[in-house]
Amino acid sequence: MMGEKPVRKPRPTLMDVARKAGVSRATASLVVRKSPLVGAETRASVEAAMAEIGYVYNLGAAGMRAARSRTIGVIIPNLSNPFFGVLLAGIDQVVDGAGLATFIAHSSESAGKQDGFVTRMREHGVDGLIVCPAAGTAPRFIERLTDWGMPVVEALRTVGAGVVDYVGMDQSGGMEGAVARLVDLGHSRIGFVTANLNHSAHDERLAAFRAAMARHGVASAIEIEIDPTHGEAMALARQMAGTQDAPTAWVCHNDVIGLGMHRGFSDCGLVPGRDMSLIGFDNVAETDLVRPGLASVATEPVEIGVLAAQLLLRRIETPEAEVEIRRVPSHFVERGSVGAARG
Amino acid sequence: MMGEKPVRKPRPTLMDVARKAGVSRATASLVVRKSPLVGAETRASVEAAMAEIGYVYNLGAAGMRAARSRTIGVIIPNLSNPFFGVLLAGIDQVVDGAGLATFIAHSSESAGKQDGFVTRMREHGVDGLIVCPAAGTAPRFIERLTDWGMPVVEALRTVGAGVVDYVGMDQSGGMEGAVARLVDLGHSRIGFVTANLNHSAHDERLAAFRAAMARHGVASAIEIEIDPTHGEAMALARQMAGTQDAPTAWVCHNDVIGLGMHRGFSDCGLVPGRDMSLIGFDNVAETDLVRPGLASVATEPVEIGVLAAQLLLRRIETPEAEVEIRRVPSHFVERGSVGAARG
DNA sequence: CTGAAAGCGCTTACAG
DNA sequence: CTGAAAGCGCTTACAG
Repeated sequence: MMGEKPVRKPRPTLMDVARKAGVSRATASLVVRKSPLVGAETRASVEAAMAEIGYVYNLGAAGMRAARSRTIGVIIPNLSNPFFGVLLAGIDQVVDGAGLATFIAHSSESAGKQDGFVTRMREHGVDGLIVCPAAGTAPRFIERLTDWGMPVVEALRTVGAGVVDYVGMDQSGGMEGAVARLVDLGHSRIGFVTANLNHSAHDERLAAFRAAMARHGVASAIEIEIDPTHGEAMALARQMAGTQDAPTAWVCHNDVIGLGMHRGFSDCGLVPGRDMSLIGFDNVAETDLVRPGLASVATEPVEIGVLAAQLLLRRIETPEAEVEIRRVPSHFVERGSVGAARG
Repeated sequence: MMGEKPVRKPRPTLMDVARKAGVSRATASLVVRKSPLVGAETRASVEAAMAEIGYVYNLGAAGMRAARSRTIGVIIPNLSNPFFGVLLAGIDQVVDGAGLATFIAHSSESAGKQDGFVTRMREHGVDGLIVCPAAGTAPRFIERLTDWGMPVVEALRTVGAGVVDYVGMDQSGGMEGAVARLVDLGHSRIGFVTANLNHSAHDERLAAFRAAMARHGVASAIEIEIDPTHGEAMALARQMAGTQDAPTAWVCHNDVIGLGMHRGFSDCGLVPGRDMSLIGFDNVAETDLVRPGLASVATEPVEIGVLAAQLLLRRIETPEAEVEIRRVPSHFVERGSVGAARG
C-alpha cells in the first residue's frame, strides 16, 4: 500500500537521458522538441532511454529559456451558470488541441478579484489571456493588459472592443426574430425584463430589443430591471399577473429570468403561450423541461469559445495582426410559451 | 491606440530591482518572498523600486529552484453539467485563497484524454492534483500518480479510495430519506432509474437505493439503466405512462433524468405527485422551476470542492499524512412531485 | 541583515 | 547531425 512514504522522487533530467542514450544534451533536447534535425536511429535510441528511466519533460525550465510557457489564462465571471461551463469546454477543446494548458480563474463578477488574477497569471508567465470581463470592469483594465504587451481576447463581453480581439454574439438577429414573431401574433404591449448587471452584452441586448421594437413600429410597454435570479423573476411574474393592462408578451434578458417568470405565472394559474407570451435568451437545455417549453434565443457558447481560443492562438503567434472582432449569430427558437395575443 | 506593435517588453529582473534599490539580489529576493529577515526601511525602498520599474515576479523561475510551482491541476469529466461548475467554484475559493493557481482540464468522461492531461500537468510541474475520474477509469490510473509521488485527491468519484485522499458524498442519508418518505406515503412499487455510467458514485447510489428498500422491506419493482439525458428520460417516462402495473414512484440517479421524466410524464397528461411520485438527485436549481417542483436529494458541491482543496493543500504540505476519506452528508428535499400512492 | 557563488533544467546560438 | 558554453531568473546555503 501507500500513504506511508509518497516522497517525490527526484526527476531524471535531460542530461540523464543523454548519458543513457550516449548522446549530447543538445541532441536529447532536439528529440524532445521533435526537431527534424535528428536521425531516426538516434531519435529511437533517445526515446528508448527516456522511457526506460521515466523521463518527464520540465516545461517550466524549458519555458524559462524559450520565453513562453505553453499556458494561457481564462477569467470567467460565474462558474455556476452552465452557459460559461459550455464556453469553457469550447475554449479547452482548441487550447488543448494546440498542446497548451489552461489556467482558470473565477472572478464572481468582481472587478477587484479580476485585477488580482491578472497579476497572478502574469507572474505565472501565461502566453495569453481570454477574459469575459466581470460586470463593472473599467476599460482601464484592458489597457493595462495591452500596455504589458499581453495577448488578450475578450469573450462574450467587451470593455475594450477595437483595442483587442473580441468574440461576442450578435444579439440583433435573434432579437429581431423574437419581436417579429410576437408582432405577427398580434402583440402590441411587449415588455422587456433586463438584469441589473453592468456589462456590454446586457446593454447590447436591451439596445437590440429597442431597435427591433422601433423597426416594427411598436413602443415598449415597459422595461424592468431585476436581479437575474429565479426568485426575483418569479416574484415579478406574480406581481404582473395581478396587474391591469400588463404587457401581453415578455422578452427576458436571459433564460434564468425567463424560466423564473414562467414558474411565477404558472403558479398564478396563467399559462404561457395562452394567457401571455414569454421569451428567454440563451436557449439553455432547461427551456425544454418546463411546460409549455420556453421559447428562447439560441446563442452558441461552444462556437464562441472555439473562436476566442483560435483568435488568441493567432494573436500569440502574430502579435502585430489586425485587431479582429467576431460576432456569432443568434436565432429565435419558438416553443409553446409563445402564442397569439388575446383580445 | 494599439494593435500596431504589442511587442512583449523585456521584463525587469530581480537584479534590476536590487540595483535600483541599492541592495543585493538576495535581499531583493527576501523582500519578494516577504521574509521577516529584512528591515522595514530596506523593505520599503525595495518595494518602491519594484513599483517604479514595474517589476513582475517570475513564478516559473522561482519554482524551478524552489521545486514547487504554486500550481495545482483539476480534472473534471463534464463541464456542461452545472454541478461541476459549482464544485470548481468551491475548489477555486480555497486554492485561490492559498495563493495558488489552478490548471483545469476537461476529460469529457474519456479515460484516454485523462491520461494525456495527467502527463501534461506533470510536465507543468503542478504541486498536486484534484481528480474526478472519468467513467471507466481503471485503478491503475491512481496508482501511477502515487508511484510518481504526486499528491492527489479524488473528488466525487473514486477508483483508488484508501490509497489516496477522497472527498465524496454520503449517498445513504438522502436516499434513506427519499425511500422512507415514499413508503410512508403508501408506495410499494418503487422503481429506480440509473445512468449507464461506470463510476463509483453511480454504484453507490444504486447500492444505497437497494439498501434503503431492503431496510423498509420493499422489493424494487424495477431498475432501469438509460443514457443520462433529458431526451432518454422523457422517452422512458412516456413509455412507462402507458405500462400496466408500472411503479407508482420513481427514484432517479440524478436531476437530469428526474427532470426529463417529469416532462415526459407531464406530456402524457400525468401529474407528478398525484398520478405518480418522482424524486431526483443533486437538487439543482432547476428542480424548483418545473411544476410541481421536483423532489430531490441535496448534495453540497461547494463544500465538497472546498474540502477536496483543503485536503490537497494538506497533502502537499505533509505528504506522509494518513490517507483521509471524507463523506459529505446528503438529505432529502421534498417538493410537489411526491404524493400519496393511489389505490 | 548582506554578498558572492552555485545550481534548478532547459534552450540557444555557434563552431564543428 | 553533435558538443561545449552561456544564460533564462530565481533560490539556496554559506560566510560574513
